[in-house]
Amino acid sequence: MKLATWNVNSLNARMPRVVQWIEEMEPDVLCLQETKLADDAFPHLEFRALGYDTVHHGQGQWNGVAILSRVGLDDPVAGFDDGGPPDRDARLVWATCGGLRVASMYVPNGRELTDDHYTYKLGWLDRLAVLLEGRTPGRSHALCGDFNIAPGDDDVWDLAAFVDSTHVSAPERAAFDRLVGLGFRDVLRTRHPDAGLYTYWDYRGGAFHKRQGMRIDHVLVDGAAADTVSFVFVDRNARKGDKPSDHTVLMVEVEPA
DNA sequence: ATGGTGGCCCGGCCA
Repeated sequence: MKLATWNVNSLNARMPRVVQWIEEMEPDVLCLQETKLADDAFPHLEFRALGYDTVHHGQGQWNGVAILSRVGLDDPVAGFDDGGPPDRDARLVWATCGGLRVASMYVPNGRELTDDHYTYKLGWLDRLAVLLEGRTPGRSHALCGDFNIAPGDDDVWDLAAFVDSTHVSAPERAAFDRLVGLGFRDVLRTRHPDAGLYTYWDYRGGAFHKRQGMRIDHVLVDGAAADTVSFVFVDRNARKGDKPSDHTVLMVEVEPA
């Protein structure tokens, strides 16, 4: 199963490139983040015409997450299905695709270490971890999306540029490591421990061409499926050309187990 | 050099 994740930074702005990418790469499952669409504006029919079932959890002009699947899409769940209050933003959606329980996630950015949004980010990650502690045993899960966390020092182009910044702080990295401690494998880092594999480059200042990126989009796989990962691929081409997202695609080959 | 670019949609906010 080819499983991909892409923060598209507005599906309206990115739809031609998303369709072109799907036709070229033929993923079995594609997780999208930052669709910036209301649910009634999501192009379900256009994706259906390409062979994909879809689930979208949106709120309008900000956030929004989706899963596209051509290997089945069952038991969709929007947000934290934990009995607690609804999340303030549309940042999480689940579906079972070809036997794998898949999450498309858009973790809060955090903005600044002193910002209320940073507190929200850490709380969001804590709530996710608690939810995952109660996940169904014996089933494999894939957490796919924009985590807004660079888990290691090699995951930013220059650590000195991130002093006192979000994405690299100890509490954020502890939240990421907590997921690893729950049995989730960072499949890109596992297969490609080399530095410089980024998934996001700021639009500003020619960051992409200067290789000033960050590895903040991740696919984390648990259970028996984690041992079936046969390739992991950052598609830098999706960041090139006309009207790219500021994130590119991360794709993995994994067999549900 | 707290700039720069591109999304939201038309005045700034957010990434």
